[in-house]
Amino acid sequence: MAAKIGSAPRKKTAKTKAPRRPVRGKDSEPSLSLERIVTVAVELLDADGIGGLSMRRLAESLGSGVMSLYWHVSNKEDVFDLALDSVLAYREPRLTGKSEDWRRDVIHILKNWRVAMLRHPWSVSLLPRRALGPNTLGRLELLSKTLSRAGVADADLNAAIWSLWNYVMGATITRANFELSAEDQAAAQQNLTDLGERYPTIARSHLLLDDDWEGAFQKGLDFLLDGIAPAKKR
Amino acid sequence: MAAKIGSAPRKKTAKTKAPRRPVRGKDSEPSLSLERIVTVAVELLDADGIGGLSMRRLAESLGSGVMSLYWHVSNKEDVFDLALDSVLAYREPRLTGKSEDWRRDVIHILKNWRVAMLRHPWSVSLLPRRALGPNTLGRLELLSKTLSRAGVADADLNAAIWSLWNYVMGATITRANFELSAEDQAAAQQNLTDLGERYPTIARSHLLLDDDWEGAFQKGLDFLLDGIAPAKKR
DNA sequence: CATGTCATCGTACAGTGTACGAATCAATCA
DNA sequence: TGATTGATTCGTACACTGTACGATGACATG
Repeated sequence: MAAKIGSAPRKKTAKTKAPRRPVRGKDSEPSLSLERIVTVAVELLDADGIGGLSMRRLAESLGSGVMSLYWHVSNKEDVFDLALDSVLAYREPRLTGKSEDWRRDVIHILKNWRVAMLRHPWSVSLLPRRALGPNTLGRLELLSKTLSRAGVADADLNAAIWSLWNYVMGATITRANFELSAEDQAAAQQNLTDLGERYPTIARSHLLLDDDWEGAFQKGLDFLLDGIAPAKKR
Repeated sequence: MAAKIGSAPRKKTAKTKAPRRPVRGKDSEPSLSLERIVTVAVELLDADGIGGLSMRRLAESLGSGVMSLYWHVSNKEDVFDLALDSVLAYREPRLTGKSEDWRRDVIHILKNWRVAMLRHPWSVSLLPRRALGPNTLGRLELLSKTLSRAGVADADLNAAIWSLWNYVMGATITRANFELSAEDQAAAQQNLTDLGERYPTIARSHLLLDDDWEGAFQKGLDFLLDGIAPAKKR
């Protein structure tokens, strides 16, 4: 699919030489840097969600003036992009590489992806609408390589990748946003009585009450992989 | 899955009797109503996307004061919920009902769902994080009924529904947000050269340049349905 | 010392959602 | 008729947002 790729030429050339000594006095806060900004941004996002990140709060937490941020970063959007990608870094032991284990590998990759995003629920609502950062691309590359090595026919490769991506994104987004407070849980339960008349099938299957997310994710993934498997070139 | 269900007791009891005559003078704007608010909100969203809807603009377009809206609606969130659900209304000819056509039926339902959302791209970013409105539930019910009638085993029913839901949501979100301006397209193309070194498999398969969204959606759906089909009770 | 680039920051502006309380209206009751 | 009640509208005000612009200082090099 045609897609945005995040490679904005940051701001200026940025550090051409040494990162320049700490500018502030000895005991004061260390000077600003992209890394520090991103780190603190992620902390704020983790703590208070997407609404918890404002440029002012970010600056305050960094002990700097608000507008100072704008030298390192061109936008608030930019902060989001960076925070998102930083959270998607992939550090994992190498995969088996043996092609008969392809299914285990794929499942591992996708579960890890899901877990990484659920650890920072804000990332879930961010990812779909943003450019693909290097870490996202890295994960896609890994998935792609695994499937290819598993023998999925070239003609089906892209379709397989995208359907897995779509599934993981959908499942993760759904999961992250249906996180329930206790009152909501109670309300849903209560509403189920009059719901039963209008939506009998749903009500009967307890579709909305079951909360084995992990198992559901696994099962759906199995369906999908079952469908993809025959697409391997024989 | 445990989930929010949108059934907020609106504001007050609302119209207990007749909807009360138009309050304003003859030539002036008609008085406010939930319907009018939602309609105009959708228009604004269609025109300028999510960022284009502010309470002030909404009020202006309705020819009313800003705070008047808050009598009918408790929140801006509320407006979003209502606009979203209104756009997801399902009007379609009855399905075949014959169980051997279940696959065609399911595909029809899901494609229709996708199209409905893509017609109002803002809805895509809204849906995942909101309560399930009546229209969403209606669509789920329909899907559920179709699968059930097709003979999918009860034990697999929920998993099947959620995996289809996840897939459709993921695919639609991805599609809606990778919509490309011409410059982005060009940029992506250009970046592909140095991309080739870091992400060879992706680069080779043209994963990011292919833009047959329709076909990709179909193919992935086929994978999934192939996987689900054997889950029918034999 | 002068100059130029890097980096920081204060102020100001236009915009946001909405709390609060006052105003207006139609229908109802005395 | 006049008084009362409740439904509906709306103006003002507040706290908050992202960021444009220009001033200010720090440092390295001439």
